[in-house]
Amino acid sequence: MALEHALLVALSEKPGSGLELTRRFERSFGYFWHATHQQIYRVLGRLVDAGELDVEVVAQTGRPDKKVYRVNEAGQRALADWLATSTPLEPLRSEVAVKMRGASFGDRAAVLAGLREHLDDHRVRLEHYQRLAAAYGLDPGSDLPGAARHLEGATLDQYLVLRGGIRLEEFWIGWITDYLDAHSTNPEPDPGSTR
Amino acid sequence: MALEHALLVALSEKPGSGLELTRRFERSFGYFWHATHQQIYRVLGRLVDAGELDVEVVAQTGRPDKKVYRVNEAGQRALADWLATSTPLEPLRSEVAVKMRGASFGDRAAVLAGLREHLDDHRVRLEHYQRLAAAYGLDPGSDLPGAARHLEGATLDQYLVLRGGIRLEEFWIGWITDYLDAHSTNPEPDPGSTR
DNA sequence: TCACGCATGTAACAGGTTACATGATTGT
DNA sequence: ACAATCATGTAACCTGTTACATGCGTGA
Repeated sequence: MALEHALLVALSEKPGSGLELTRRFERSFGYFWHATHQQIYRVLGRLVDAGELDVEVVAQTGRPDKKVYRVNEAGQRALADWLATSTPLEPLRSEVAVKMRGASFGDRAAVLAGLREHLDDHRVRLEHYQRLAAAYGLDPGSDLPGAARHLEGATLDQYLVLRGGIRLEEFWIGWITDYLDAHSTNPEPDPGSTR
Repeated sequence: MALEHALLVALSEKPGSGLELTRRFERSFGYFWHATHQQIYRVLGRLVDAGELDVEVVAQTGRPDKKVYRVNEAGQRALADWLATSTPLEPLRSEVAVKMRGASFGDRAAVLAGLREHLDDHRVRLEHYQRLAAAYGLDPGSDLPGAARHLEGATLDQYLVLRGGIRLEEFWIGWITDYLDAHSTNPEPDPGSTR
């Protein structure tokens, strides 16, 4: 439903090959839209069939040829149309939440241990994003508006989405910390036989 | 991959029929795991085949019969096993983020209007969750720990997950507000022909 | 009689995941 | 010779979504 559009946005920012796009989806794009290379190749093919992308085969020295994809006018129109449609509230699906809610029907200590790992992962990600944000040349701690006055257009949007990624990590850290705190100040007897 | 487990948790809390579960997934469960009735019926059937649920047909007066599902011992074991496995970082997929990032390749004003609607929806949800949280009998503004001392076990978990739902709505509201602010204090000339 | 709510499903499809496959070049 | 990286894909499968289908009972 929407990898199509994510690819159109990515290729509008800068044309590229399948593998280059895969790399981008592992980095900057990846923190708000995940996709594997298999999926990307498949959808690129579909978009070419639909006439929304042009392909150019580029020969390289010392490497296999690559196909560089570029959004054409039909693609620009399709993207603009989609951008103007309304987005339904995204239904949530969090495995972590299911585990939190179900913890008393299993070994709570194991669930808590898993959450602590998760917490570390999110802290690592947060730091990574904060480094990325710092590269935009403004104080990462400062709040908008004001701080981002010197950015504009697509660059400003990239920065604002990255801020969203940072906020999201902060959300996870806050939530998990809350949960862990509540269960360490409130330890239950007999973990594991609570059912 | 995990509706199975969400159903096992829901049925561990309280046995119920397909339609009752559907209602629960529209309410309390729905804010962290979404599922439609078609999916629920299909998976319930699968869980019965796998021997993890028992079914009891209950006759009702003035209504069609219903099938009440209950987690049996095999189901309890399956759930406990799953709870002890580690959860991979959930890959993110946000259509809204794609639109934010792609706004300069279409009609930015339309994207901003869509975001304002979204913002309202999230505010409504937040209020709804806050009302739910208030029903747990403690000050919704107060922070853990301490406030939730009087809750325990499955009820405490339910409350903590609900707090996560509240935090998540606050995240959305913060992010979208950020984006809107940045683009209203920083309006661009020629919205629509920016490409 | 008609609409609505309860209650349970089937079927077709779209999208995403996992595993496998191929071939070239560069470096050890 | 072997592993690693670049580069592009296919196939099978699982999950989730959308549309459709059925039958009973209640109240207007």
